[in-house]
Amino acid sequence: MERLTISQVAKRSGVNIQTIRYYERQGLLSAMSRTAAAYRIFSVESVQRIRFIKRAQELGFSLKEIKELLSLRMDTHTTQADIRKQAQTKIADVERKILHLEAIRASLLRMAENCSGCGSLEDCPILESLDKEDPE
Amino acid sequence: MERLTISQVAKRSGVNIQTIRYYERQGLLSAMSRTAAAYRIFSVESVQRIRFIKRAQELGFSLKEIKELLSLRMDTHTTQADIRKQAQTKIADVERKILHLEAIRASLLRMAENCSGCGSLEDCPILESLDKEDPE
DNA sequence: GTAAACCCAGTACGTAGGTATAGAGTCAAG
DNA sequence: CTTGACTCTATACCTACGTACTGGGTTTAC
Repeated sequence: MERLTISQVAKRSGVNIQTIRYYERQGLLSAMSRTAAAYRIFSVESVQRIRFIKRAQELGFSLKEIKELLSLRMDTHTTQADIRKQAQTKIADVERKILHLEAIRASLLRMAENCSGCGSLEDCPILESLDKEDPE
Repeated sequence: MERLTISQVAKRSGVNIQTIRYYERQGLLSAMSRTAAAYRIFSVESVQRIRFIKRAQELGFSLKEIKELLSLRMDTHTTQADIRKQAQTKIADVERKILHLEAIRASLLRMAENCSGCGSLEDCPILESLDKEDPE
């Protein structure tokens, strides 16, 4: 079994040493053991685990959610359906954010369309919209 | 000219007193003057200004951008075209975020589709995807 | 045997947008 | 004249995700 120091894990996984210690504090990762001088010893699985964390982050999962995902993975009672449920929750989450941004985009477009680019600032339809009670 | 205390402004604009002071520190707002005891005195325009800030925030502008917008508004050299440009920059910004979220959504959907909900966790296509080099 | 390179824990700093608290001063009513 | 409501500044705290620094101990290479 290959034993890695923290800097070896950092290099292999492409993250900062401090980040590894941070993940450990957050309960996302743990060292296999410690040397007499309290140096962390990691297994190669830790590298894989950090990559998992990074990829889940790219898909919009927070560290808290990733921790949940990782403990689901470790739990022998977890089924594929449980994992899929997490993914579907995240999909719904992302879709809500998209809808929100699309509403914002529509408001901004409406405002920009009304603006000729000419005329005084007192008549600027964009600033007027922002002054109004309801910008929607 | 109506003179308002900070708590009156807070009540009328619906924000916290601390928030008003925070906006002042950030240069988004300023009191008309101060009493001998250094109490802030605001004009009713401040209430309108806070509402402007809040509505611009709802449209995705950061406080920094709103500050920029407010100083554009005060600048006699600013044209409607300048304001429209800010709006268009924000539209592009929002559209970039939407595209990003849509890519995430597509990845998650692809992963969830491959998951029957049955089978052991070792074969879970979602976890496998997250283990793989490239989740896209 | 010593200097470089590594490791540790704890803490501070950074963003963004606030909220809360402490300790002090002020103002109005009874 | 005192009580309660208000204000002030300064500082700390919060989330989320790290990054950097301090001051110390350890290991490795020459």
